[in-house]
Amino acid sequence: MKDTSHTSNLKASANQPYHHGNLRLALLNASVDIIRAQGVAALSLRKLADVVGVSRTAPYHHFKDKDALLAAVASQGFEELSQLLSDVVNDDDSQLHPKLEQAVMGYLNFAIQHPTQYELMFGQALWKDSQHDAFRRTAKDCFRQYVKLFELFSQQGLINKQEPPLRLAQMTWASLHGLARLASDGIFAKQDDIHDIAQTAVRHLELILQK
Amino acid sequence: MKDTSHTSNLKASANQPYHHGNLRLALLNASVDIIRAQGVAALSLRKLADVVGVSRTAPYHHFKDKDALLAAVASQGFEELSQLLSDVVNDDDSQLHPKLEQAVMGYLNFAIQHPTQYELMFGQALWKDSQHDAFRRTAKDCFRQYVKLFELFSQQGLINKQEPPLRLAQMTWASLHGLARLASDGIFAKQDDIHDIAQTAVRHLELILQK
DNA sequence: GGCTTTATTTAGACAGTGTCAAGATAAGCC
DNA sequence: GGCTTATCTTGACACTGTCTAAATAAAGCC
Repeated sequence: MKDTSHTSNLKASANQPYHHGNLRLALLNASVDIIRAQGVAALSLRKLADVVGVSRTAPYHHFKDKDALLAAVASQGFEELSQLLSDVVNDDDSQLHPKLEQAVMGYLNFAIQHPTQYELMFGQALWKDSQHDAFRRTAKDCFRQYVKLFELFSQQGLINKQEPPLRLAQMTWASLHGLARLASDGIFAKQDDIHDIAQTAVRHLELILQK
Repeated sequence: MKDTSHTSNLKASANQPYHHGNLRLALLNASVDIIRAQGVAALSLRKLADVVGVSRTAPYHHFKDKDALLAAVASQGFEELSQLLSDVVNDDDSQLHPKLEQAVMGYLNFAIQHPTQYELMFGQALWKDSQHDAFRRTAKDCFRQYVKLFELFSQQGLINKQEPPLRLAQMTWASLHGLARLASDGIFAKQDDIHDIAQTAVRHLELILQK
């Protein structure tokens, strides 16, 4: 029985064929694993190559440099988050207000469960210079899902017409992001507090909407 | 005329005495300069030692390791932010609502002017493990200044009594922090947008308070 | 089949990093 | 003076990202 599990801390067996088959994907998966388990600082290309069972410089034929690999890992995170949000938005069975709470809590959970990847996704390393186009697109797509939620609110007349849905989405996303970071970076440590603060925020937000 | 400016990119002159005099402070100042100008990744202890005009390992007699130096740089940032906030809180000439806006905008400006230091101050590198006691204390003192603002609001009866001032401070600080990060990390790029989003947030917050 | 072209993967090398151990130097105190 | 302590230095080690040039396998074409 072959082990095809995504998470595997075993070094790849020694006598692999010269061509790996799908090295790019293997590198990416292993990187996600390492970063989630030990943080970005713990990821070295050499150890990564060793884990995948390939030589030091092999990764450079699939990723321009370390930054490009990190961008790919961050993209993977945004895709997962996108999926999560669009699932909520497109769930026909749920009302609008529950949707908001679902989205917020789902987002928070992702940040708390994968703090190191979340830090990578939003860190200056990838955002300061205007490289990594593909990465930026995935990130933007993710935010787009979140905006959709507020467009739904707007269509139902739940938002003051003078307040553009985009602005409101930006503002609330900033709040959500701030809480997510404080929680996932270990600054707000107590899980109960975090949940409570999130509830307070959602409650106040709904208060604004109903006005 | 002696050059005593804090910011100096010149290498210290060669024939210094064996004992530096105040190496710890010199290292700290130079580190702040480098981090603010080029980011945390650009700070290497060896280059730093070179800039200050001292041997590679000299810094280790003043800072346990690189992390300890980074913690000191982050602490310096929190002290600056604390000063800024307490100036606003203790300004007897200003009314409460202007105080809030002053604090928010001052906080935001700090984050935008010193994005790399801000990232260091709130990053996982210093917060994940429970080391760096002194650093954590300074950070806590800073947040304490912010809470004071909401205690003032509470004393004036501007806050719903069921809402503890601390909770409200935590929630709004999370929002502020989120916006500060999105702005300083280069995710919200347009300066005008940022200002506008901040205004929207403050406006909604005051709306909550007046209720 | 054999040949060429292309995609992958490799070893070798280099400059740069954090930090440990042992020794050198200066200052403070008696 | 001499002793103790704080401060700084040189040497060394393992580790990093990444460049260059070479080796290997696969794919396309005859």
